[in-house]
Amino acid sequence: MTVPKARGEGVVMLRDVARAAGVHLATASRALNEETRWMVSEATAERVTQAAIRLGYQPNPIARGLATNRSYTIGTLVPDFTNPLFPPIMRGIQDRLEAAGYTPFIVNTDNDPDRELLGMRAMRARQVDGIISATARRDHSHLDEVLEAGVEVVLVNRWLPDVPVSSATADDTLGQRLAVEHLINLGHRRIGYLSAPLDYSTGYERHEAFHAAVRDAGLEVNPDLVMVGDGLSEGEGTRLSAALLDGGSEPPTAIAAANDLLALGCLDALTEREIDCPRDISVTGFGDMPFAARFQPPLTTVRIPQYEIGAAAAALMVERLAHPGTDPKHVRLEPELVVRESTARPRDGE
Amino acid sequence: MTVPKARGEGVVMLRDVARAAGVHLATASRALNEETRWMVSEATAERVTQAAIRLGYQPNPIARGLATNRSYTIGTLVPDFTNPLFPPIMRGIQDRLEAAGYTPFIVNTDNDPDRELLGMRAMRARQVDGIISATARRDHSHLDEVLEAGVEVVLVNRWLPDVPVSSATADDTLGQRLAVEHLINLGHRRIGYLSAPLDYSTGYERHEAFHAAVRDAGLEVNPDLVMVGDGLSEGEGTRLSAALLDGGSEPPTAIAAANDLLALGCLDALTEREIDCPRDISVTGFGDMPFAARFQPPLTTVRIPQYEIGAAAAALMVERLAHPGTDPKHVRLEPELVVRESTARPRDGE
DNA sequence: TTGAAAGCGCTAACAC
DNA sequence: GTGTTAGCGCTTTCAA
Repeated sequence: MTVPKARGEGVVMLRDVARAAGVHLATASRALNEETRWMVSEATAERVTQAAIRLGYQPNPIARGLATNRSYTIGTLVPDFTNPLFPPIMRGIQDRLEAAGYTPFIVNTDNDPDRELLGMRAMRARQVDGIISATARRDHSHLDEVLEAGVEVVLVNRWLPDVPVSSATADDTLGQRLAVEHLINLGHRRIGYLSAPLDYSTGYERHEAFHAAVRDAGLEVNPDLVMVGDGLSEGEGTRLSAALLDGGSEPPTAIAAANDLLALGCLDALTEREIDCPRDISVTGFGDMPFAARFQPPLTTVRIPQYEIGAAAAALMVERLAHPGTDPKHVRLEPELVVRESTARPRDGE
Repeated sequence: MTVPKARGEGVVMLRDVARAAGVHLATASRALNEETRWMVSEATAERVTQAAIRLGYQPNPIARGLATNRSYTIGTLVPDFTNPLFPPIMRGIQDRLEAAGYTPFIVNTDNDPDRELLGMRAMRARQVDGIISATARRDHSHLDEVLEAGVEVVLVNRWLPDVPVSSATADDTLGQRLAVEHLINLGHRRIGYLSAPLDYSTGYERHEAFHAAVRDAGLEVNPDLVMVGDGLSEGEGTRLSAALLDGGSEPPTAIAAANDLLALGCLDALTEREIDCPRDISVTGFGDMPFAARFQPPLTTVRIPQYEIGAAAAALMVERLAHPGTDPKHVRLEPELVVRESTARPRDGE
């Protein structure tokens, strides 16, 4: 073990505050702690508080955590914070958590189930009080492990129907329906779909919603025009689009993507083939990532309230920590269609 | 205080490992700890290790931290992780730190000096072993406070000439020079500049580099064409560009921006005025943010190795923690000009 | 080489 | 109301 930082070098501890206020250490602790303040007389409480402020006392959460078996830390698992959809969510989480005295602990999982498991374990090792995860898959073995250990879990952006944990998500069904109906209203009849992995609740739900929306319009889904991806990158979008366009069947007049990045990749595939968007093929994204309005063409997409989703997830966590054992809640926030220039009426009208 | 999580419910502790291996708690501790393993006989060490693995022992870093006065946690201050330049840096930091057994603790400061100070304090309260900051301003009162407290600090992306802390940055001087020389080589003579706040080392350095590069080419800088911003947003870029374009003096044929976001804002200002980029005015950015190639027009900019900068900063931190008191080091990574379509020869050639 | 025992800074029964 | 006294799970002297 390397030399620990010099101890007590001017760092004021509870002991110092107690001494300054002329009370016992324990009394000082009670006076300073919101939830035990009532045990102490007004006067002493005030005296201790003043002393604490005067000395610039900063409680040591490590010691407190050891004593209370709580860390006031919330692990946050994010699949990839390089995906522009996530930073706003993280902001929401952080702001709301900090307001409640918790600190988030952000870990990137790279969308890799192994790293995810490692991340979860690392968090447990760090004694997090809860885990907010944006990485849930429909196969949730990791989650179960953590849940069994009694760690509070809240899902953000994703959700799992058969697991009793709270979640904050956008209404993906409505969102995807909005996009498809927009396309149908423009006159499109042959609509392709670029799906996110069905393993993600978001991917699954949007996929179902696409089918439902098409059918509800009295149309049929052509299975050759539906491609399911392995991930959510631009590259994946390009790959899927290539498969769709070069598949031999008559090309669609519009393509709905389950995610903006997929849509961006699709745009690339179209450009490569000199297919004009939106003249030849319309494209919709999902998410309304930052800068979506600046792409060529500006992307028609479904806006989801990212910051709010993060904040809601954090709120759920804080609530559950305060009242453990209550029933899980599912917050669903409403998405909104943002029409820009990647969609238009089909060329040979209807 | 709400009910702490049930204690010891099946959680294996050092005590259990010791018992299983038939040794004293202290011996088990020594056997499991890399740096004290030598004090223990081969055989016991092995026995303890096996027991630990068999029982699935996970040390409790909280307790360890309390005893060693170390947290194995590194605070990471980021001005705004919604700015697409930062996520890759954070990835670099996280990956490198984790490899060394540390965990980053990311906090967003919103570029607000007050939140910055709060963040620093929160980190100290959490007993971080060090702070990696991407928020340094040339006025660095906060930093001093932390430094005095003996916390290791490493600067990332920014640096401070007069403060003895290590840093990992891009060579901003070279980068900005690359962009300006590119413009000059295209034939531009009237070049405007959108500067980042001079309070940021990056802003200051690029600003100086712009002037030097123009002068070295035998040209003169027109002060009316240099605008210094208050921040790094698109809105700020639009505002500065408006001031520059509507300022009354003859407009430039090219504008160099100290940052991609500023450049994006500039593009908006041009569009509003129906000035074509690059036909009428060329624009360069700085940073090569993700998706920079997708904007209208694709942005000519200076690529900085973001991930590597983050990783380098983390490496510096790990090194300093292992060998405190060594001299600070400054790692400067080389940027690269990426020519895309926002720059062209000036219209009325030279 | 190992065991015993004293803390790290704080909270929480339990007395007074 | 406030003081006493045990710990929380681990590391680290000090002895043996």
